[in-house]
Amino acid sequence: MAHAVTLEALRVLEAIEQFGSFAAAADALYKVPSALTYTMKKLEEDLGVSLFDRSRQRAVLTPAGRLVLDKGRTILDAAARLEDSVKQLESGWEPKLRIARDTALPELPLLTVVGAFLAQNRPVQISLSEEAIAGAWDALQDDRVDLVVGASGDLPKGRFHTRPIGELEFVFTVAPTHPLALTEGPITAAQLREHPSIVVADSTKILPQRDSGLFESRQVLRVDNMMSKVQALCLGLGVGYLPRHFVDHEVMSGRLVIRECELPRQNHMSYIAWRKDDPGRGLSWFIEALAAQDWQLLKVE
Amino acid sequence: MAHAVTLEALRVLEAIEQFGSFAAAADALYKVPSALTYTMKKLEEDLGVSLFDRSRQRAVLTPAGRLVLDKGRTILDAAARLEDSVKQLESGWEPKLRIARDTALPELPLLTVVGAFLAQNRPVQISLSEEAIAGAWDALQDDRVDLVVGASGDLPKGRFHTRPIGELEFVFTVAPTHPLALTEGPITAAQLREHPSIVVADSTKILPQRDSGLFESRQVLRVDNMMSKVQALCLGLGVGYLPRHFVDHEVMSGRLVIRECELPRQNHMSYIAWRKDDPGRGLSWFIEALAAQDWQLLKVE
DNA sequence: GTAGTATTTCAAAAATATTGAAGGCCAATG
DNA sequence: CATTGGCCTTCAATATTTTTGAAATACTAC
Repeated sequence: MAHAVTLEALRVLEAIEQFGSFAAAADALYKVPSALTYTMKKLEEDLGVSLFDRSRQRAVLTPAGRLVLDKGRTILDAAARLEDSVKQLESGWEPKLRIARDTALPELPLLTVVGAFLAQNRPVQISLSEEAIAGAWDALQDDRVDLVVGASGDLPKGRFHTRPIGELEFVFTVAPTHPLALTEGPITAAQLREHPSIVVADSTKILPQRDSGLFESRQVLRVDNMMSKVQALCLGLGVGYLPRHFVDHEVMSGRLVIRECELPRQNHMSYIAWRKDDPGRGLSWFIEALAAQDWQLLKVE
Repeated sequence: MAHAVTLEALRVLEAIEQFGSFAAAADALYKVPSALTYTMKKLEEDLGVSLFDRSRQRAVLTPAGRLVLDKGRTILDAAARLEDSVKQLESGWEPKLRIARDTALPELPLLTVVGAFLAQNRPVQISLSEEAIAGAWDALQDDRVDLVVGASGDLPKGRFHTRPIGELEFVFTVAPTHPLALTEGPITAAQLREHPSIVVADSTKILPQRDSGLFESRQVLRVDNMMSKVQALCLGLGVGYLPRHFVDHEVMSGRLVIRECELPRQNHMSYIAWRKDDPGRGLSWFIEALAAQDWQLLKVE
């Protein structure tokens, strides 16, 4: 047969894996188990590989099956998005709009805007997610989200549109109980090396960590979002820079103190960014609304 | 119907566009025209959009049709790659291996290695392409190629493996007939502004050209590969930096001369790079062979 | 061992796709 | 402006593919 794979077969495969058995998947798909047997058998024949290990009762994926499933999922996703963009073409409203917020930005302003959008009762399904550092760009790149809030300026503008929303200001904080809270004067690089630091790690690139020489010998605790970092700092697990807007409340309540540090952290510009496809009416609305929103950052111009 | 699109339907759509008519596509697919009518009609119904404008004799794509075709193509590509990777899983040899060479690198060493590979008669189909600047990373990113030769170091290492192959050295060249060929001493920034420069542009990002202040007022001729740049330089259309290995031959034959320039161009490290999937035997072979090859660059340690 | 669950096999039934003939429509041509 | 030929659709008949349900087989857990 010329072309083996079929979206239908991929869907069946996915359902089997998701529900754990032919029988359960058949239920979920409103079919009879033997129909799934048939579909999978056909896929296996056409592909010339066996997808399931049937040596025991419960069929379990072979490596080939896993491969087909993994790659198949992205195909199914793409197919679903195709259908969505056709719908968008008709009404102008995209059926789904996926928004990611960088973890360094406050959640409230975004939720406010989302609230205003929801109140309009548009036929658009909003989903929100949180990303750390370059994760946001990756998500945009991979078409896992449509709009990013808080992307930082240092990456691939090539195929995205961006719009600045303000400048992030970082302040160095420690818990009041932390040894460094009691020292005099600005904290030196030498002092820093004595204490663990808390950093928000980019979830996509955990492995190749080329730490800058300065911090080489330092203990580093990696967390995957800013709220965890705030918690860790408050508990005195380590020290680190936080966006200004995260700090105020904690300083008020005495859970953190601000110190000056010899190694300053540059402010950086925050952007909203979206792909250069043609935007649906929902995306356009959000771009305007988000750009007009007060993000509690240093004002852009 | 729950799910409208079908790979089969997308293939038919693609064939119709490719061959220009239902009739021609039917021939190509060894079917009868009415079969295509049926398939397309079904797709249109399920999608709830009309894909063709049938007001005149020859059916022509509507905007929706164009959309479905465009997005559909990438889905078909992905499906084809899925089948390929299944084949790879069996033999270890990937059925296709797509290699891109950055235009700044010489072609000969690559061809030598490819020759050696072809001589082994493996079941791997090699295709070569040429990319400029960041184009290579994009191609890797988008899964349009599997291996890049000559990627420069300044981009997203996150999800790729890399291996240095040498350092590119740039020299400033002009045609002997060019006014700047006759001046004394190093060429100054002021002199540079007087003459057009030839640059190799990144094909993916042609639009947002934020030229560095220094060259602001300068005429710039953009070409899309290094050989064109060499030609343009030889013809005296402008001035510019070239990788050393391109220059030697032209200097010998008197078509170019090397000058010193006040604005030096940094050397940069060249890499081979590939995606972090698990590599087939072909890719692995190429990685080793290419790393061992003499690229006529400054040696990497 | 037995009950319960899971998968496959098989033949029959249902659904879907393909075919070829007929018909309409357009555009080019004389 | 009538004719010819190409192109697409419609429709009923036919062929193919998919689904079904019942029976058979096998594994697991009790």
